[in-house]
Amino acid sequence: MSAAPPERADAARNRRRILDAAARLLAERGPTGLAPDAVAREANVGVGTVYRRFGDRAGLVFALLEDRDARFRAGFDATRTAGGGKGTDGDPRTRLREFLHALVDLVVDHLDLLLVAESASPEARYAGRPYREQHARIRELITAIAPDADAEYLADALLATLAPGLVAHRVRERGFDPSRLKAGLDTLVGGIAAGVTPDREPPGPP
Amino acid sequence: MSAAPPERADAARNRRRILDAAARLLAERGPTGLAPDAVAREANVGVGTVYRRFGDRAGLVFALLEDRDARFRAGFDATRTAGGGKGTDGDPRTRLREFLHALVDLVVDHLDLLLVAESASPEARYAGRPYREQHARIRELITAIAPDADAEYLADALLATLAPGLVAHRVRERGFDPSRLKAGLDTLVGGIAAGVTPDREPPGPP
DNA sequence: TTGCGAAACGGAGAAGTCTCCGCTTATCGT
DNA sequence: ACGATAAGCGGAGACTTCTCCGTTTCGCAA
Repeated sequence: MSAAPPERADAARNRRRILDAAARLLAERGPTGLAPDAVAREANVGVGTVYRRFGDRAGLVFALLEDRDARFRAGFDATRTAGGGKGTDGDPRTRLREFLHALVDLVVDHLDLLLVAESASPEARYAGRPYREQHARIRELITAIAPDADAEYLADALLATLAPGLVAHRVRERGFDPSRLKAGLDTLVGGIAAGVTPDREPPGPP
Repeated sequence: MSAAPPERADAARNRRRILDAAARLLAERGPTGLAPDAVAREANVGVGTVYRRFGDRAGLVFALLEDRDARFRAGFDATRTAGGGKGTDGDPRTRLREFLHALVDLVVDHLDLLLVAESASPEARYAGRPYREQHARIRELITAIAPDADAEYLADALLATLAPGLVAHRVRERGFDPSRLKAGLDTLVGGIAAGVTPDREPPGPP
């Protein structure tokens, strides 16, 4: 099942052009500047080409987000691996909490772009690569913490907490501080550990 | 500060007309039929009037949803009050679980309309009356279960689990059964109870 | 090379959402 | 009753997003 034949040279070139133009407009004019029309003009390309390459406005925005997600992922893994240990290696509960805290910062940092994405297509988030990878990572850690839990469900539940619209509402309308989001996630993680493996030993430290 | 002066008679009449027309179109043509243009025509009213009354497409859809939410709320409270006891009165944990289970059904039943609403405005959900009331109700029950927890945060977290886009993804793309959503919520509620109220030993982080 | 089919391009215009503003209507004080 | 005034109305058209399809380009094979 090799499926996808490679992109033709002109197509690849235009994809790059469009992404570059979009990044430029985003930096210069904010998320509002990402109108497909404007991007096409900036990239010296027809509107049709934008749609052929990215499907719709949401696709364009998600492509930009994937870029940032890749950078985030690389940065996160790098500091964890190389960072002189940080002393927490191995304990899945700590690792899960650290990952979630990093995600909170990621979401808060890119809130504007994420809101555009969610607005352009509220369902697309769950189908995209970033979500799938975050979900897989969290699911594994949950399984390590609470083997009997429905890890797939719980991973979605933790991530649901970071939906852009909700975060924006909490932070902007209700005055939440990001640290409160992190503390809340800690509670949820604690609950998962405590609530599902109550039998044997409490999941205490060594 | 009495604020809002009452709506003029013609305004109220048109609001009704528009809502009725919208409900009719929804029944006949599905959520796609809710184009402001079409609704205006069906209601014998100018497009401008639709926008004056409801602000935007999202506002129109949310108005329809509030109606259904009111019905849901009435039905839920009725069965709980009159329903021959059901034997569970008073225990907040059971009450919370029952409420959440009912919400799962509500969301699944109205998924299509909720998706349109979320798509029209991903943030509006959190500002609307249904969300606020559900949130308040859940928050109180959580406080009864775990007085030291950040009930406001946790209420959002439980409701985040029911975001239309996520539910649609789980049910339609990943084949979740609604009962799995209910079971997952039970786990989360259990975790809240176990993780935060130190019945025995705190499942203590350092 | 040259020819050919598949892929990609471009941009006019369809479709949908929303705004603007001149005109109409309701309400209230006199 | 009767203006005065604020509220509401309607729909043309601006603006955005997306589609459609005739034309161009690419890549392969003879």
